[in-house]
Amino acid sequence: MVAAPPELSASALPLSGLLTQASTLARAQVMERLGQEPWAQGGNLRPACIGAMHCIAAFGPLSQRQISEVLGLDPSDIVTVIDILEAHGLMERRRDPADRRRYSLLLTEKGREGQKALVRIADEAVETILAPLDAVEREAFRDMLSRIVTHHRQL
Amino acid sequence: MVAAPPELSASALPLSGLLTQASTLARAQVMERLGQEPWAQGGNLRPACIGAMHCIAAFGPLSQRQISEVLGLDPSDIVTVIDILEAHGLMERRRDPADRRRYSLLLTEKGREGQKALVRIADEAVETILAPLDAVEREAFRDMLSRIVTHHRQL
DNA sequence: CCTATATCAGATCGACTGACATCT
DNA sequence: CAGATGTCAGTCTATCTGATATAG
Repeated sequence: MVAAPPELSASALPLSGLLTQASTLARAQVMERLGQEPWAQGGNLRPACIGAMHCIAAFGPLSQRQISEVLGLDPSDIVTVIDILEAHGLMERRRDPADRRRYSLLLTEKGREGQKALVRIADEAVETILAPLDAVEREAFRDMLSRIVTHHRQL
Repeated sequence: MVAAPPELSASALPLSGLLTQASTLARAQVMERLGQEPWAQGGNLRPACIGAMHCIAAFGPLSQRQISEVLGLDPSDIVTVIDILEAHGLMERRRDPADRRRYSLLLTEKGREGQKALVRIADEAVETILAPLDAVEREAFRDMLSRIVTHHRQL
């Protein structure tokens, strides 16, 4: 016996590390479920794709710039995200007639169907990740996390 | 005016994305402060270095394998972390006489001093990140996050 | 012989930067 | 002209895999 077997005292770990691991876990949960969807097979769907789909479903047609702002991702990375969704026939790029620099992104027929599956996937992933929390805590956790992110974005 | 300017409804975003952004924010806060420390200048100190220092300070001499388990990082990545800390003269690799495969990692004189600065850096970073939460919420958030990570590690 | 520890090389992926063409 | 939008190339970092040498 060398040193006391350090019983995973994660409560003493730096917050940065805990957040990184939680984000890795969440990503893995989403990716695993995306990989099991038969209609999404062979695709390159990522968590950000679900976010983009959700944006359009919730706000109606948006530009890529607007999606990047809502999701908090770099505009250059949104290009790939929309490419993937378009390759799956879930989303469509139309030029905005009022401002022809922008796209007016909207869901296809298949996109509106697929969105239901994506919501289910996201919900299942969240349920797995937040398993050790009760219903009240889950709500509180999500709220706090949301406040943290939005707070640091107004700079 | 094209579409309703979607006022950052981060509460509607996938949890995965929120966690990723929070972890990015936390990492940036720590890195920024590490870069300002004069004694750590030119080094490659990362958040994981603080975690490793904290482990040794809290549990006494450990092996790299043990640190990887506590921090939840891959053993192969710990090599670089300890390399950096050794280059800064903060930590020392000694062979464990009882099992010469292992190292018995311990803090140097300078390491015990520097550890205080690292704790301060981590605390300041946490304070900045959790700014929108009150004291009770911060405690709760940390506790929930800790439970989430530990829960998914026992598999 | 099989396992554990530490190490290294490389693959992969996400976040970010800078340059550019197009359009307002 | 300046500024906004989308696109592309490339960098940087973190994470993970596989192979190897050494020790139990």
